[in-house]
Parts: sequence; structure tokens; C-alpha cells
Amino acid sequence: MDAFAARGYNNASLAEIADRVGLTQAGVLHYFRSKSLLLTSVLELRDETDIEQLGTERPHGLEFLRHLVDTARRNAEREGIVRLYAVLSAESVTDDHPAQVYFRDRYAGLRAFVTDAVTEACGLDASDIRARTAANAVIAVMDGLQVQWLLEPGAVDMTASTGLVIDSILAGLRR
Amino acid sequence: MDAFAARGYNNASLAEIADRVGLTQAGVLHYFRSKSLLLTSVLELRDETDIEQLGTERPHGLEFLRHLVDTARRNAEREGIVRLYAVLSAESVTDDHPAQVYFRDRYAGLRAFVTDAVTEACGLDASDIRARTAANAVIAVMDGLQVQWLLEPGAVDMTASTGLVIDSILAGLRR
DNA sequence: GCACACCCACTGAACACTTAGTAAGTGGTC
DNA sequence: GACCACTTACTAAGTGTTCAGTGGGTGTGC
Repeated sequence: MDAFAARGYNNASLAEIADRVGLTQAGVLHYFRSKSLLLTSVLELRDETDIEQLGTERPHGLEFLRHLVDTARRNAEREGIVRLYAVLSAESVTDDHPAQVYFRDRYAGLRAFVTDAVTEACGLDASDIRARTAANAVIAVMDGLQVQWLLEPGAVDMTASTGLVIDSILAGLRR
Repeated sequence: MDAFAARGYNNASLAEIADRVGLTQAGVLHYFRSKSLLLTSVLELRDETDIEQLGTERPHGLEFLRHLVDTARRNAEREGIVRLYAVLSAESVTDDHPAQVYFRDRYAGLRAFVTDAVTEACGLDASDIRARTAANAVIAVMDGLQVQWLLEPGAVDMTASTGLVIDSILAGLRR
């Protein structure tokens, strides 16, 4: 995780990773057949532990959207994970990137989740595309803030900006 | 530009770039002393041509924010440039990336510009930090949408989502 | 005796960058 | 207009390094 976050997938080397876990390069490849399999395994593990932490109770509607602001707040304390996702999600749009499928699926799921929450929170019709437009914007703002924050932490308040966008959009859609 | 956009800085090779311009690898290094200098030159050239196109008249306040929505619309027709910035801005947060300074400066300038525009458009006090919070969010939403759009163009309407965020935030701040 | 968990030593490819050279042109001098 | 010194625009052939991945081991525990 740290290696991929600090250097991206392409520029991280198995030798460096092996070193940090006290193995040789060949030792790492004993467990993961290839570098790209290691990357997808790291991403899957990250998802699993996140889901475990979340528990079985998943908030809905407005509560879910408030939860996103909390996530932004918590993210400001977890630079490693933020960096991992910020770097890899953008790198994944390059040709033949091994995490491309992962991120496409991840965003599809996220969009569906947030769209539902917006629809519910604003009492919109399920066919109202404004919910999807809003959901995409909410996801985008969180991602975009991370890049700015990683480059210059003092210049960005992820919690405030995320909260402002969510509040403003909800207020607008409710009218 | 195409090479760095399609493969990122680290994974693009001078040999490939040389091939596409009909030179040898050494021929490219005759003009640009190093790969990282080539990257920064590409980014600077991009800025220069953008500034030339913009002309001398720069919109202010509300007009500038409307202009951002137009930019989002135009970007949907310029995948190459969108990819270049989306990939490189995120890659730049990795250790010792040659474009790190470029993007830090770029975001600092952008934040100042958009903050001024929001302040003016909403008639806020110059010291009101909500303008900066809003500006960061507007920039972030545009960046974040690009990554989603590059991964799955059909799933994202950059114009609509950008417009929604700007309109909602302005409406909220004006009250 | 067998399976697992590794390491050592290697391979071949790719990479950025260097060096030495060539061919074409440019400007000045006799 | 012939010669010369110098520059520019490259190329060919390297250099040393780094990389992911392989194959053949060896030790350890069951």
C-alpha cells in the first residue's frame, strides 16, 4: 500500500516492496504471481477491511450523505490511503492499467449508492436524472479535493468543501 | 502530449515519443536535455497556447464562473488534454515527481482566481473564507469528474454536474 | 517423505542518458 | 569563388542501471 501510494503502480518496484516486508523480490512473487496481481490484491484487501469496519448497518438517504462528510474528515488523518486512491484512480485511466476494471466498477457502485441517497434525501422521483448529476458531482468533489490536499495540505479544507457542496446541492434540489 | 497522457510520465518512454515524431531517442534528447525537462516543456507550451487563445479579456465574477461550465463542455471534446492533466496532476503527488511544482503553482493560481470570482459573484466580504471553500470545491469537482469521465464517458455529464455545483453553491452563498 | 516458504542466481528486456561521429549549412576572409 | 572555422541537427552504438519474472535450489515442520 505505502509503496504504490508513494510512487504509483508503474514506478513502485517489487524490490522496494520486498525490502519493506523483509523478503526478497522472489519471495514476494512466491505469494503474488505478478506485480499486477499484487496491486489488485492490495485494493481488494483495502475494500474488505473497509467493509468490515462499516459493519452491517449501512446508512441511507441524508444520513449516508452526512456520513460522506465524516469520511472526508477522517481522510484528513489517513494520508496513506488517500494517496493510494488518488494516485491509482488517475493512473488507472492510462493504457492497459491493471486497476482499470477495479476503478470502473468501484465508481459504478459508488455512483449508484450516492444516487440512491440523493434521491431519498430530497424526495425525488427515482427517474429524476438530477440525482445522478448531483451524485457524480459529490463523488468528484471528494476525489478532486484529495489531489489538491496532497499537494498542499494547508490550502484545502476537505471537510468544509465537501460539506458545502452536499448542503448546497441538497438545498437546491429540495426546492 | 499524447504519450504522457496515454501512459503517464513514468511509463511513457523517450523511444516511443521519438518514434512518433520521426526522430531517434537521442534526437529528442538533443532538443530536451532530459525526460523531465521535456515534460515541463510540454506543460508550459500547453499553458502558453491556452493563454493565447484566451486573449487579453478575462471574465470576472459570475461571468468567469459561467465560463468554467463552458470549459467543462469544451473539455468533453478534448479527451487528450483532459487525460494529460488528469493523469499528470495525480501522478505529481508521488515522490519527487518533476511536475509537482508545476501543479502546486497551478492550483494556487487557480484557487486565487476562482476565490475572487466567487467573492465578487456573491457580493461577499473579501475576508469571507466561504469563498475559498467554495472555490476549492468548484476546482475539485471539475478535476474529479474528469477521472470518472475518462474511465466511463457515458456515465458522466461533466457540463451538467459542474453547472449544478456552481449554481447550487452560488444560490446558497447569496442567501 | 512430502509440502510449504522461502532465497540465490540468473535472464532478457527496457530504460534514460552519453559519446563520438557525420552531413549540411553559415559567415567571414583572401 | 574557393577555402576555412564553426554551429546545428541529428544518428549509431553504446553504458550502466533497473526491472519483472524464472528455475533450481535449501531448510523446516508435519
